[in-house]
Order: sequence, then structure tokens, then C-alpha cells
Amino acid sequence: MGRAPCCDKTKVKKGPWSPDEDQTLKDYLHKHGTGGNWIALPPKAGLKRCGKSCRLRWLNYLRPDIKHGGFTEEEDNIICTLHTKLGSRWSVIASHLPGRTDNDVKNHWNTKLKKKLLPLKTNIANTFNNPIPSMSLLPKTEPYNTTTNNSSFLALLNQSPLSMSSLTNLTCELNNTTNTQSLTNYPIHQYPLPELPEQFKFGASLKKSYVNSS
DNA sequence: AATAAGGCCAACCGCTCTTTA
DNA sequence: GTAAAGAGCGGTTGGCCTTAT
Repeated sequence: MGRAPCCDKTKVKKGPWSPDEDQTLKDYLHKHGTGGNWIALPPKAGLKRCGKSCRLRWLNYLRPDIKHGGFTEEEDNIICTLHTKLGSRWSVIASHLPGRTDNDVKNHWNTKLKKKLLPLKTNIANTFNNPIPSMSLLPKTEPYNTTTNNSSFLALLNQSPLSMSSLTNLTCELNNTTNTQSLTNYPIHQYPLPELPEQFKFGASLKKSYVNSS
């Protein structure tokens, strides 16, 4: 037996919310709150909407503390790093970004960050998909421009190429024309590196290697 | 100027999880 | 312990807007 629908789909309005509907919902919630029951809310508030639709509209758009658009590089960085660690756990990722909703974060990832990260990911994947000749593998160095894409660069730096269980240590080496920083025997449990070292924020390249414990 | 293509984002759908009776 | 109902979540879609041809 399937679940009963939450409302009669033929009797509720769908599509974009009008300013009047927004105001009605805001006024009702201001006076009465949700009452702990979104499904029962629309008829009480005088709205011809599904309760889930009201909840979504409030949480993603009408709440007073919501921020829209204009993601900062710091926010991008947090999203990239957390997505690397957690995957598509949008609500968890959004909980680290005050004023951002899961929907906003998801949209930002799908429209901006994913594309930004994809070419870099491909390069790294090519580096690591070679057969492992021995206990360790030194991949070729791929130059990345850290001036324009530091959040993506940092996410890649913090990303393991293989399952954690097959790795004992990971070495990351950052280079530019004047500096080299080697995070030799970089323990897996220290992920993620919180920020890119200052001297490597412009025109650095990244080289990663690891010890395979299997 | 007209049209097509692509980007963006609000909103919906359907599923799982949690709560309650 | 079980079933029903609500809440929450992530994937996807549709339509508006902008940019390119």
C-alpha cells in the first residue's frame, strides 16, 4: 500500500508564490508560528498551498535571516571542503554557513562550484589513475593557477585519491618559483588543511603522492 | 532585431527518517 | 511493536533572464 499524499494535489496552487501569498504566510507565522504542523497550516492561514510548499517557501526564502546570492570565497572554500568530505549532504553543509539554505548551497554547487572544480579534478584523477608500481607513486606535477581558484585548489589538496583504508600516508608538496612546502607523511586524519599557506596563494603547483598500505 | 543556447534559481517530487498514537 | 502521518532531505525540473550568434 502506498502512502497517502499529504494534500489533495488538485485543490492546491502550484508554481511561483505571489507577493500576497508571501505576506499572508509571513503574517500568519508571525502571529501563530507553525504550530508544529505544516500540513495543517495552509487552510488556517487562508492559503491554497500544500503544507510542504509553505514550509519550503518559509525556510528557503521568507525567513528573516536568509542571505541570497553573493557567495564569498571563504564560503566557496567551506562548501568545496565539506563536499569533499561529506558528499551531497547539503543540509549539513548549509549548517556551517549562517544564513544559507541547503537549496541555496545545492544550487550554488551545481551551477558554479562543480564546473569550477571539474577540470582540476580530471587532472588529479588522471594523475592517480595510473597503476601503482610499488609502495609509493610519485605522480607528475600539474600546474594550477592558485590566483584565480584557491577554493577549488584547496579542496583538491584536501581530497584523497583513493579510499582512506588503502592509504597510510599522503604527501602533498606545494611549489612556486621561490618556495616549496612539503607536507611529507601528511597523516590522513589531519584532513582537511584549513587554508592555503600565504606564500602559495599565487601561481603555485601541487604534487601529491601516497603510501599504499595494501 | 530576432532567435537560440546557456545560466540560474525557485519550486516540486518522491523518498527516508522521525515522531506519535 | 506497529502503522500512520508529518518533517526533512536531495534530485530534478521548468521557466525566466542573460548572452551569444
